Amino acid sequence: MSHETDRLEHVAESSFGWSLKPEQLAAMEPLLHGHDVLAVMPTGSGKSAIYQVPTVLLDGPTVVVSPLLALQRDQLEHLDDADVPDAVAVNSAQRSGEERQAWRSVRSGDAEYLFLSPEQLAKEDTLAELRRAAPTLVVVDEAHCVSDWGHDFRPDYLRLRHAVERMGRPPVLALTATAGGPVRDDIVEHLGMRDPVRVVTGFDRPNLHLAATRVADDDRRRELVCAWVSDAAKPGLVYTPTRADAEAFAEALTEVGVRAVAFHAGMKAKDRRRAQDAFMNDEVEVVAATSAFGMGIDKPDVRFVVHTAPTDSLDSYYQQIGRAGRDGERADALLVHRPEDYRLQRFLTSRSLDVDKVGEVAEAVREHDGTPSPSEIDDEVEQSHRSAMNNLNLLEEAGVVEADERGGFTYRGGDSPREDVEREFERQRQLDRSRIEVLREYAETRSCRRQFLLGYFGESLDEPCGFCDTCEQGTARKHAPPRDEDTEFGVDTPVRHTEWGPGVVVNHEADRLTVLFDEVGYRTLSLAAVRENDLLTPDR
DNA sequence: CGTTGAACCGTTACCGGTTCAACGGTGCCGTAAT
Repeated sequence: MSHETDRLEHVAESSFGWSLKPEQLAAMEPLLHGHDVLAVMPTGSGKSAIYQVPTVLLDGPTVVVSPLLALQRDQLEHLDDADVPDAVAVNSAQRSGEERQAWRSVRSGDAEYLFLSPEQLAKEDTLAELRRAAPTLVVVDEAHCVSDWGHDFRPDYLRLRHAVERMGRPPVLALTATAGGPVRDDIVEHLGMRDPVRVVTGFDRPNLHLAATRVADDDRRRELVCAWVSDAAKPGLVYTPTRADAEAFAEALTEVGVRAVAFHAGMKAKDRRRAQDAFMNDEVEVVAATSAFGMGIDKPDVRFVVHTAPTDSLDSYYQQIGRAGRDGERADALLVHRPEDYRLQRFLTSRSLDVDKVGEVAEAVREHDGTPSPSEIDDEVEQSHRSAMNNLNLLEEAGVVEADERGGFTYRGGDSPREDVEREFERQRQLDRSRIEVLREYAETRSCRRQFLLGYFGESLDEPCGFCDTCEQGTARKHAPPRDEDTEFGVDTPVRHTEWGPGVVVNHEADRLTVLFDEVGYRTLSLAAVRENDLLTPDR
């Protein structure tokens, strides 16, 4: 047992009253030696401890980037109860006096935990304060948000790597419960992590029963969901694609005698809090919600998660069903779907390309003296912050502009910058589309659903699980994938396609392969066609 | 991407058909109006 292990265990015990698990120690120790760490572990397994404990031993403050102010508040309360240095947050919900006080306590060393949103880290004032504070650890909590939201909804997530540089580049810890291989790589790349230690615990949740049901129309959908939920053990969650559906299902369930409430981002903050508290305290049995519900929810006895319609990807789906059965008891994940549903997800995930606005951002970079920062570029264009940063991110990914380590931009142009931008935009669009198609394949598969799901996250399950609808219906056996040693195209094999270029195998069934291609996203290929036409060769 | 529903038209009814705009998710932040 190393010296560091002793020190970490001592702090965990004396300050928090915890005894540490091996995977927690495996993630903490490299941080003390200045290494970056990516930890993928289920909610409720003590992910927060991974930064909370080492912070006590490190000299400077720890900066925690957190996506929701509600999560920041929860963490502050938790740390206030422990025998550790102070924890503070800086965000828009505070009075300016509170903010000044927070920075003072960070500078003086009284506070060692500082919670910030990625948007705060896009501000020059904040970065200047942080540089003075000289943090010794930066934590990105719920790090899948980098990949989920950074590419469009909250573009400041993609600028975090430069904020880290400007703080003096302390070690970076990325924490998340759900991230398959491609998402992990995306997080590592966009946070600028250097050869991170990866601590990934297993994805399988064997107590979660998996099923999917196709319905003919919306009336049948409502009847099926209401009847199923009515009969099911509770509490549970019902996820809907739209706010109106969340309201409608809450009402329909109430009519059949289920104590249900709605939850979505269009509700007033007070009503949202009331709905969440009622669920946590077992005053209601079911929350019918959009994707707004769930982050930071850690209720162990959720017995089911029903989706009234498909989500935008298997990543989102897995994250949402992962909220069921955390106590290890049986829980159910049911996906209700119609072929018509996918177009709504195509709409919701679609982004628009405004070539003029992209050009305006490119010009702002080109004509600025020196190497402008994102906020300087933002000031020079007549676009919303979100639009300007999305366009800047797109230009960067297309190679038209380039950022140095400090986040200062240089125009690179190239022969045909406009085509480069259009190609990158199209690449991202294809990826979004293909992620929806993977969900469709999951919904419609006749082989073992768990093998499909785990395969997507890069884990292979040798035998059909026996605890999903396709196994129970007997179709899974007939469609069982070959064992890995029987094929040259096992999961995680890098390959090259004659037309689509390089990619990596993410799933392998009896007669087909799913490959994530760099350029065209996820594609499913018939194994017979692959063999017959030599479509794929092992690569790299 | 495709459904929904309001508006409209041709006629002269509360009707049948067409057209077309609106709509659908996730959260910070800071400013404006009370």
